[in-house]
Amino acid sequence: MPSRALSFVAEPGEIAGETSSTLKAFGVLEVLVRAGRAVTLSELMQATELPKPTLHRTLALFEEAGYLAREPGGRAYIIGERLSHFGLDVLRNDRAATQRRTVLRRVVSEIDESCNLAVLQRGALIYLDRIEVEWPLRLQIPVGGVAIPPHCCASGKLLLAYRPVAERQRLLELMALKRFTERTITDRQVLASEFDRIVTSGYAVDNEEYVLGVACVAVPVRSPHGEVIASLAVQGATARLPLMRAIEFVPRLQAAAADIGSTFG
Amino acid sequence: MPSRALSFVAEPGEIAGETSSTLKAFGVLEVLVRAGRAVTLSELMQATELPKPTLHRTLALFEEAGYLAREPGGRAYIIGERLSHFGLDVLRNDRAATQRRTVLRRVVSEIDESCNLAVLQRGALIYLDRIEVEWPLRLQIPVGGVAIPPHCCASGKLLLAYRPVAERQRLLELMALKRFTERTITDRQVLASEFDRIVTSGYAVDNEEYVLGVACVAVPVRSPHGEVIASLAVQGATARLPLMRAIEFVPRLQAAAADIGSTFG
DNA sequence: GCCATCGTTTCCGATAAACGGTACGAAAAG
DNA sequence: CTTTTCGTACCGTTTATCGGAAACGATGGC
Repeated sequence: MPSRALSFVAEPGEIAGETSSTLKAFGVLEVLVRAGRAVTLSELMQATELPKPTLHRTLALFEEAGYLAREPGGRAYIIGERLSHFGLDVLRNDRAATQRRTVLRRVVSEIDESCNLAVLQRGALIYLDRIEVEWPLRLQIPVGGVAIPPHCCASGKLLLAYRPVAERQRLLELMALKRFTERTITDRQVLASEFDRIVTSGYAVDNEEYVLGVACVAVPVRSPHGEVIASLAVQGATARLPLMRAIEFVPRLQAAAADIGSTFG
Repeated sequence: MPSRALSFVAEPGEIAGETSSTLKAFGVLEVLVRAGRAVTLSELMQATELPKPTLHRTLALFEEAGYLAREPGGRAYIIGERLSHFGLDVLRNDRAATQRRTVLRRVVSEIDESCNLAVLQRGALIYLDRIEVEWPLRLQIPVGGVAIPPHCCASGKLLLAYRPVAERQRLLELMALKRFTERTITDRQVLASEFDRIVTSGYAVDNEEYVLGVACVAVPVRSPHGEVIASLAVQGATARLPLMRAIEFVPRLQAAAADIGSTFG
């Protein structure tokens, strides 16, 4: 076996040299999470330089607690539900989150419409933050949990559109495409070309596809490395915010998205 | 002082009752991260029920390592840069889980009942993913970790039934067939014939065998090699989802199970 | 069917880490 | 200024963690 180099190894002795068992365990999680795929025990042995029984005990502990899980039909470890939730809470509440919130507030005050910042987690659209303008007519969405099916809102379509083509295609085949209004896109062909249009134009729109009378425009938020990790969107009642007017906000949204993107990483 | 209620407390004994120091420490982080603001030592004492010196040591450890930091000009703890980075990596990593979750979401939206994906690990049933529909009456299952005894739920019985006969037999003899309701199967003979019926029919049911008023139907998820690696199940209160109605969902569950299975390999 | 690799589990003594009552200085409240 | 609350430090005790070695089972390649 050619002993393929692992891309997610830690510094030599960085984890094994740690005196505290808790920090050692956390180091294991960091390595696993950086990997970006299911990781086996022996890979983690290489990457962390920890002895086999220690590693096995640590992983079993996290698995038992729900932070980690196993790839079905295999032995490799993947991120569990509890760790996913934890990661999301971190992003919502870390110091950079307050910077993002400041930027978001600024955009809202500039354009005087509700804005939100969303990410795609496990194929679902989830809000990192949202700021509502004080209008009598507004969308009520519970803060926190799962928000809106991705195929019928600007943020969801945008975040899907910027995924690697193969993955995007696969997800498109598997998605539900439930209809909410007469304008909801329920045809996979149409949605596929919508994705192309989004990548070409650099923004996505929701023309009353989820709720009649509500329009959205979303632009990508890129990390310093250039990958699209979030979506910044403006959303409002068409009576006040017709789609054409919303699209005029795109440049300002893009400027704000650049500011927000710089807070990641 | 009116001892303002803390919104981010853990369940009583959830953290303090944990035997592993690592999991205790992780529980502290979870509480802190959920808080959404700088948190003081004494607030964490309330929220976690841990003794003061223990907490102080744990927090100092994380601060030293860069996972936590102090509020500028104060003593309260906030999320450190290293933890922020960790959170972002968790979010980035979800590629594997996305497709499964997308399919699961699709089933839930089609049949409008709660569904879950489970595997059998060391004879225990573990949920990989769950999506609950927004009904007032629903089952509360702790996130992650060991869930339900396999002998009294559809997924557990199904996954046992599809094991090689020798192993199935061995597990059957080892299991403690604890009774939960009057319908729980506690006789090994009966359970063995139940296994046969499951393999013959291709699906398993739970007719209020774990909780009165809750029924389940489960179908196998097969890898491209044909082995049963997971179980896809629908579950709901019998008032809304009588067993007969649940069984009608079997074909749709099987179609979704095929999609999920195709995501391996 | 054979062999190599990988994952899981056991044992156990030594070591070190976690524990938490107690106490003291610092800060805030009154 | 007094009093209370809070954060930090100490330290003897205890207990979990560590990890080498090795065996076993499962897996996959050939």
